[in-house]
Amino acid sequence: MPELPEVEHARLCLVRWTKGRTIAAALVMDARVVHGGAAAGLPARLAGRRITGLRRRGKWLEVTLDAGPRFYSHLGMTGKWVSRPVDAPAERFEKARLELVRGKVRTSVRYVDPRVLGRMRLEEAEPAFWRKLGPDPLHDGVDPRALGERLARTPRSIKEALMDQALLAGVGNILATEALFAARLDPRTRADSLDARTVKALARAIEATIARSLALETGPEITYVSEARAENPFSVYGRGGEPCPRCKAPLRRVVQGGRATVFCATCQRPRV
DNA sequence: AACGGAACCTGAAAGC
DNA sequence: TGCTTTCAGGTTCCGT
Repeated sequence: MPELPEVEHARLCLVRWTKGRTIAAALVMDARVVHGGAAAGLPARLAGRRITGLRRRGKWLEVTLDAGPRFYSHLGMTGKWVSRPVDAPAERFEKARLELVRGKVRTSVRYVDPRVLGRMRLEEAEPAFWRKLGPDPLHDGVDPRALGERLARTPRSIKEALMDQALLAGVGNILATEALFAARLDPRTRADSLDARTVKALARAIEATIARSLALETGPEITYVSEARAENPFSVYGRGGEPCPRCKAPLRRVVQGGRATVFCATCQRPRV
């Protein structure tokens, strides 16, 4: 589900819901959401810890604690955190829960994940998966020179390269698809064939697409395109067969690296 | 090292 | 109506 904009929205929600509060109790209803064999020990290791803040790198969240282990959360495809009154009934697909306390006020944040592709991890030191993430486009911006250098080293398609979390952290299928449309760049173009001018246009398109997606994330919770009542807000993602919003030619759908790509074969070209 | 493909999971929507 | 197939915004592992 979530890519950088949704995860950033989740981070901002979690800051409001959890920062400065103490974990009175942690519950794991489905051990599969806790990776690294830490499910059984998670409640004891988190109980009593105070949440000092929330960091995000790409699609990963770190719930920073006053002491003890490092606590990471990845939302996978369908994971989300929600805030509920302590006595509210369990959510459908609820997999884990943090009961929080500050003074006399008790609250509850719950991790919901139907497909269980998301994960939490407890780590003693900064883990390799976090260190290996590339620059975060929102936090660090997209530097065209650095991006160009990385792209020049891979013969993959530009679409597949953009989704490589070591190259840029947080770009997923939607962002890659939309940014390539915004840049008018054919997703099948080899990454190592792009000239500097094209890379620059692409870098700007990625930043603009993230800013636009972020602006859509206004509600008090995380929402996904696929959820009921949510209208597809994207230009081409999920619109295979529909007319291109720019030139009206029918949008094509192809599969790259096992993921669907929608693009306009008429106005998206091998170079910009 | 680098690639494609499958696995991990389950629900919703589309097809028959 | 109900059964089957397809698809889904992610990561990781496995074999070549």
